[in-house]
Amino acid sequence: MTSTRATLIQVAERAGVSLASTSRALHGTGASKAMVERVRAAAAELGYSADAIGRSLRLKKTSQIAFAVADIGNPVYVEIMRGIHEVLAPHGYRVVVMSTGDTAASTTELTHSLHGGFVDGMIVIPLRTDDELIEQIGRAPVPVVVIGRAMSDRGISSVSTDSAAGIGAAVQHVVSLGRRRIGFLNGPLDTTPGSSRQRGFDEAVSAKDFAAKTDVEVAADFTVAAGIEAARKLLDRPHRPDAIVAANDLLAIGAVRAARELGLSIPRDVAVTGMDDTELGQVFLPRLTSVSLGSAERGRAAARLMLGLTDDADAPARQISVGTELFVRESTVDQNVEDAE
Amino acid sequence: MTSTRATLIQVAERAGVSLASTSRALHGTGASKAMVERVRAAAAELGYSADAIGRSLRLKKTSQIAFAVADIGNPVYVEIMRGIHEVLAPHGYRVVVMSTGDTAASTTELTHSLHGGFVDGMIVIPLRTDDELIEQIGRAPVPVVVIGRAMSDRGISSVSTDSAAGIGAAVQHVVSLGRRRIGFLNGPLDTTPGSSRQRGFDEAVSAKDFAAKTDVEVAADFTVAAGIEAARKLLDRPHRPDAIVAANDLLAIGAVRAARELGLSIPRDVAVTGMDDTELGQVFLPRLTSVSLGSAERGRAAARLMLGLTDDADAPARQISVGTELFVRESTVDQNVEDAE
DNA sequence: CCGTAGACTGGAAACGTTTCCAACAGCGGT
DNA sequence: ACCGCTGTTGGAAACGTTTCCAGTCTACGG
Repeated sequence: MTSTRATLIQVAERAGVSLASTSRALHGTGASKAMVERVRAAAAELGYSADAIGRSLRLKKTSQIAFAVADIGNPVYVEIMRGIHEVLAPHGYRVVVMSTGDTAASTTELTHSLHGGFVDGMIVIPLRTDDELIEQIGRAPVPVVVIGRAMSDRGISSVSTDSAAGIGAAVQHVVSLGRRRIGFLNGPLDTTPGSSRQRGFDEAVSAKDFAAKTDVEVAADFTVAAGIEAARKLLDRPHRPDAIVAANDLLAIGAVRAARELGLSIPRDVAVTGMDDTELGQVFLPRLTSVSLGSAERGRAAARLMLGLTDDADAPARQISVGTELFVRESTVDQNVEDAE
Repeated sequence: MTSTRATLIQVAERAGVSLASTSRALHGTGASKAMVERVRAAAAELGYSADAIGRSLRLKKTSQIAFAVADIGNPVYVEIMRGIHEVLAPHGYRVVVMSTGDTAASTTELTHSLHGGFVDGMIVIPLRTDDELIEQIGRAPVPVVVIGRAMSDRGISSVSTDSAAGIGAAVQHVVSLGRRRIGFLNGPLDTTPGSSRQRGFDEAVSAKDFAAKTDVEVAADFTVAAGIEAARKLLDRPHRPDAIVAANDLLAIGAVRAARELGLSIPRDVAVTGMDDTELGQVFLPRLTSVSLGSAERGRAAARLMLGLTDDADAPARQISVGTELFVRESTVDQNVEDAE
């Protein structure tokens, strides 16, 4: 095992030609037919394959892109990663997974480590952001694409989604179903998603013709457990909501659980909407009505943006916004007998 | 932006000392106090940080480990990756995500690409295996750890879990609940998990004192949709099962759905067990009784095995088996009112 | 038959780092 | 006063690749 790999020099010796010619022959440009054949044969005999490090050093190109995220376990991030990988792999890029940690400072530190030059670019989803991080991103030695919020003001490429509008769509949906007491179940307000979703809710309910009562509860984080706890409070209020709009699918599942605990029927007594349109929500019972933020598409868009930047480092920063889409399912409207049980 | 990074040579010039001393000073061994201070200052002024590629070339060490899997989106794999990352990151290793594709041949091809030398090792979960793949793994130029089935015969390090015993535990559990018509809902038999789980079921039901009737249905793949379809057939049989043991959580969810379609109550009419103990199953309604195969722990074990191999390439191959654990939840026993609705 | 364009080849440098080896200074002991 | 040892430094090689540049050879047109 662990046999030492053949080098280009060895191939050259074997073929009895110069190193330069060997490289050309394998690389494909400016070599005679005979030379190519000869070198190919020698390379095959030795089982040669080019060393990625040597090549990287010479070419100043690693063929690697970092994907940095707070917690690789989060289903949404996984979906995004899938999208990134899907676009990048065919272009010969490898994806390196990194963890940002959940503070702006640790993300800044990670960004600084890009100076190590082990990667040609980074796609990052900062959970929290501050000025220092933005500045650090601006002076990064390689292209950086931010997924999360639009970075238009700073000349940083970013992929965002209008989650505020998505919350609006969810609110409008339940209102159109005749619900008049709407509870908004959000996650921490000091996070990027938390703040923008709050804004979306506030905007939606401040519309002229908005006729429902509203209530807001903030969960400790974006998890099912926190969702259950916060939803209980929401459902305990004097004017119990007949619809809960949750800031993500996990919170929505928490809301469903809390409602069930109280013997409430979904969607009859309480309609529940989620956000992110995760597989989790799609297979849940009841299937979750959810606002898709196009996770895979955001990943793909970020990857395409990255490809543009690695091709031409001086290309202008671009901001892409991926559309949202509301998928209506059993948690807001009875579609069949399954949930009526 | 994209300013060109400072090199060690520039630091040396700035400090007015030799390249060798500069490297030593920063690296920490065999340099005088004065020298260290002087070089540190110069490095700080220039914002120097060592180039990973140059170092890799010299050290013949990339500080990268590949994690190769058929589909990065699968929740189980994600959990494993989390475990791997958790162990590897503190040791300075980066994790490179790769896709094996779902055939043995494409996995073989990926393994061959290790000759490119861009990683120090690979942790792989082959969906399907054949002799050629095993041989290729055996002659890989870097250590390989296989997660899936034990590779004892070939001197390949592996982390496995006794999923066969896990299925046995699930069967025993439902029997102990008094169920006497047990349906086994498996995935494709030509996959590694499919075959070993089938073996587990066969062994369990061939025990001397086994007193229940059994039935088997094989789903097209390990997904909810395939699970629904296969479970329908299972539930349509003359002797309808009063318990369904599924080969993973997604199939189990499919089984729950199919049962609900028929107006059956879970767990009263049909008890359902899953496998993998995913977060998905934990938050599902009803919460899924599931056999944990210790996904995160398998990842951690594989990573630790890898660390041992990168430290000493000639270390003997080891096989680790991670224990299984049955988590009993609402899908087999009524625990509270939630599911009785 | 000569000159030259064109096709091809080989030598050598370069990418950025670490480390072997030799050189040198200072110092204590004989 | 000399020897050798220790601690520190600098020169240079090496890791594996690509590519610039110069040189050689062939073939073709004049």
